[in-house]
Amino acid sequence: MKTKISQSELDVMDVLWRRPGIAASDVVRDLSETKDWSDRTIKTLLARLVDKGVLSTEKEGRRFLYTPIVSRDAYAGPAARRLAQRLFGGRAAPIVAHLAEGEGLSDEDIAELEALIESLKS
Amino acid sequence: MKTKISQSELDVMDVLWRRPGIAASDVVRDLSETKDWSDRTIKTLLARLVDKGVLSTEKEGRRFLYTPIVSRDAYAGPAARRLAQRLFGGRAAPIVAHLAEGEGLSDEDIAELEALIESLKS
DNA sequence: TAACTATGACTACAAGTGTAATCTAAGGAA
DNA sequence: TTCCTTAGATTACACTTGTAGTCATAGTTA
Repeated sequence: MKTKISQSELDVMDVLWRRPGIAASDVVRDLSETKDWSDRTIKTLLARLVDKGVLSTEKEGRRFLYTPIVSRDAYAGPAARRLAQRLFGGRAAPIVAHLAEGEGLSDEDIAELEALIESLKS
Repeated sequence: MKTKISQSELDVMDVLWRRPGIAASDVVRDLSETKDWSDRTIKTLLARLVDKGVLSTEKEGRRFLYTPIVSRDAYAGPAARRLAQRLFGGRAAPIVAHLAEGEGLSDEDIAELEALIESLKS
């Protein structure tokens, strides 16, 4: 699965990963909170994602409902690994160190990490 | 520092972060191990990186020696944060979980992480 | 029913990227 | 000195990405 999802497209995917099966207008509404994009722009991004085969559509009356075919995890895993590989030779610690800089991690996140490390040691 | 470094360019930067101050032909030799790129391609990438202001050049006789101006850490920090933000809402644990999948982390890396977590708790 | 609006389809267009080829000048070989 | 090689400079070109505009159509409203 060599599908490239661009930065902007990823913002759209993010919405649909959180709320699968919504219509274009809902995506537009959702993204208007954070992005200053025209609705056309978002329609274009949706079309490209369908084109790339990472979104499926289901017709509901006059409009389409969009649902991710590629799960967030399926995409995120390789993406995280690629980044780690390119930037730090695959090591995880430097990444966490960077994320931790300047109050970067919540107590909850730290606790979660601790539990994860514990389980990795066995 | 909003400098965008593309994927391919990052492969070139990786070489120069590991061996700063080498000539184009050395970069070509180094990259030929892993990439099937023409030397022209690599020259182009070097020129673009100089253009973007992330590489400095020093003339040595007929050729140039290339050295990163932007350090690996300076670039990697924001890049890691951006990825974490987009894919996991800024949380670090899921990233580590992904990297850990399938023997992804060395014992040394895990130990390093553990020490890091320990220091974060205080 | 005639105009209005929301949707999707198609088109646009400049900047960035991947991936080179060609041109030019300076040094080395014959 | 003349040609070959090597390194950088300039140019190329298709594809991707960011960011829309325009067109056609099916409901919606007056």
